[in-house]
Amino acid sequence: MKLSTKGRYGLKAMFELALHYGEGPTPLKNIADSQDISEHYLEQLIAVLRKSGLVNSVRGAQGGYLLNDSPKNITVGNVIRALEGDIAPADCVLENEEVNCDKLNYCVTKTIWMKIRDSINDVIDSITLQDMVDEHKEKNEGQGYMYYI
Amino acid sequence: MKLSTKGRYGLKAMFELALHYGEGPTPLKNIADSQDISEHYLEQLIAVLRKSGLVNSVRGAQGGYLLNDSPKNITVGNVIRALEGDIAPADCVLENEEVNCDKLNYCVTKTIWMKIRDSINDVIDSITLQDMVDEHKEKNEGQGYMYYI
DNA sequence: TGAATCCCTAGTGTTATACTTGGTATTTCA
DNA sequence: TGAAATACCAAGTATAACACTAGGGATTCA
Repeated sequence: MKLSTKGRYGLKAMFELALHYGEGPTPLKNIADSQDISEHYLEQLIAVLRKSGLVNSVRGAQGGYLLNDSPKNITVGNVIRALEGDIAPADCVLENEEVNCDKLNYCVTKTIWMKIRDSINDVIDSITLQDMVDEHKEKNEGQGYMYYI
Repeated sequence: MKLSTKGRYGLKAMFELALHYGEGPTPLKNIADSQDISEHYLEQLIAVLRKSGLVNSVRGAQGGYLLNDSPKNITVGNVIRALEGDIAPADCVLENEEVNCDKLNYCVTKTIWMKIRDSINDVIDSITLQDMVDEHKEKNEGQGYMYYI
């Protein structure tokens, strides 16, 4: 039941972009350095985020990546689903492709997988990147430490 | 974010034992047939459940497995944790061995992983094997079909 | 023109998963 | 008493996913 690094790194990267929202493009190298992620690997993840429309890119020197929308309008669920696909603890409760695993019997484990799936989705759909930025600023204020030196 | 077959098959097996609670030992073959699981593979999973004290075994002909406690007292969480270990979407929020991934910064993704972890645990700790049995009987009643022919 | 950046494709070592294979030990029952 | 039914144990294996690395091409700015 682990999230892979795709989802975890991807969310860190999106958080980083949210911190700099409105300041022009952020180069990948900065994100990778700040969050301590391999640049080349992150490149592959952010390519997925770009193709799914969550971020835009600007090529060339002084280029980089930026959020395609306000952090208020992007949820953790948007990011994780883009990178990991639909969240479900078992294939039989994948949102689009629900399978009838058991024709004769009503399957009681399926009920449980649905409840787990829904509880996870409730969490990730209720948190926006802006929430993360707000929390970060709150916790780090008054420490004489600026995140983005 | 998938549960492995360990947790999924293991829960199915425990449900099967709960259905037959109080009726003496159920042989592995019956469980494997009912739930359509490889017998030899299930053997390995149930060995873990036995070592963790959730089931007992009776050897020899007419032997099999039985729950070590009433289905009312065994939760889905007990079963899944025995087979998969503590549930957490990222290692940094594993219950026993929480790691400080980021010394300088307050890590906002960690907050999210904790919320996901807690929501999953809430679900699996709130459902007992008896709940599953009750739901199964409710849904299958009046269908002229008995599960345990 | 050259440095900084994004973009793309392919390869690779490691690990976990989901089994299979092939036995041994114990108990019941005919 | 012997055969069948069961639990118990240890090892091997094919596949796939993960988490990268490597190497280069395209674009833009100064």
